Amino acid sequence: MNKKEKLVVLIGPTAVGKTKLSIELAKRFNGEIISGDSMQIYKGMDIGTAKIKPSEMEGIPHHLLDIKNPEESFSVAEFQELVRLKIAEISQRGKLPMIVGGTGLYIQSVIYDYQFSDAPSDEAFRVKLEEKAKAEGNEKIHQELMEVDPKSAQKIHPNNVRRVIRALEVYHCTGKTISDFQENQQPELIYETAMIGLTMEREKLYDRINKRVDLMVKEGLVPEVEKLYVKGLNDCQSIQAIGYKEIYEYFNEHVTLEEAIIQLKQNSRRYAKRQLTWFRNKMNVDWFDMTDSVGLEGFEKKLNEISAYIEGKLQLKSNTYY
RNA sequence: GGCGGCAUAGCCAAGUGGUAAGGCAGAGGUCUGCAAAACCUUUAUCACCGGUUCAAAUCCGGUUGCUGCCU
Repeated sequence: MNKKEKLVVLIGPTAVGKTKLSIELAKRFNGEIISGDSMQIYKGMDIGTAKIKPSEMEGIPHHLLDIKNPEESFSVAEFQELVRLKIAEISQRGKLPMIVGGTGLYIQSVIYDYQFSDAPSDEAFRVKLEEKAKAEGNEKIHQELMEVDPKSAQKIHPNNVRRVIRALEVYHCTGKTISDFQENQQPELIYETAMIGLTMEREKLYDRINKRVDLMVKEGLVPEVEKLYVKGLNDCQSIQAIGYKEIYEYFNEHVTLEEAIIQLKQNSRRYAKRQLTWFRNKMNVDWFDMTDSVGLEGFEKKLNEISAYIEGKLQLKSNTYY
């Protein structure tokens, strides 16, 4: 058994207050922040993804922000590789790596023993099957999966075409089933991890989300999206991002700006809910309730509480006295 | 004041005697290379009181609330 690296993971739903807290924690523990976010990797997508501003970083190094152009695609497997390298590198420099973000699958894939199949994506294959599903029905391709990989077919709902196709794709590329690859993986953490989950009373969280969306609009979300729109970007991964796809609907003249904003708020709320579901059920999180920690005093208190938790969990000493 | 209409889940709404469609919102959940994606599950004794009937959201009477027209 090799010596595990220490790692702080800070997760929570959108708008719960991860960014602000992460800076304070990084200052106390001599940390560097790795973004655990599937959309903040894109250059030029700042306001809509609530990316931290350079002025807010207070000198704390941030990794994995702005590493892709909006027209490029990205995948969990790539994320896993990049982040694991970063963790090793940061640790070697004697600093504490901290993953901060909200993309459950991405973060999970790096901290747990996740081994992806060696089948990358095959765009042509996907398109072909998508069309087939559309023409002949979802059951049709699900049936095909049933024949080659009954185990996965049973787990995946026929209507979840995207997952059905991926399972088929793995078989198509490797001759092995996706379930084969998933065997022999232990649900164990591969780092010495302090996993901090931030929650908040639902109503209050939703209120913060709504207000933050209004703020994004005020800060120029619409022109930011417009830049991508006029570049002709379409159908790419980055435009699936909440905040972008809704404003696109406005530029495409399907809805008014007001309607787009309502939709954007709703999608954000639903996203937050899904994030919470994931963290609750997929990860071993130690939760901290931020409901009463938005004020300065409450924030300090929570910060101390979480610092103490990290000190205990990772046997570290924070360099700020409190 | 007179005459009429309507009251079904948080919202919209179908249902005219046989024991409550659907949509939206909300909630819960699934997830191993698009994951801020994709997908699944789920919510009612029908305003209230009384009557008719084997059986009423559905028929009758009354009460309350809203609404339209007239004076």
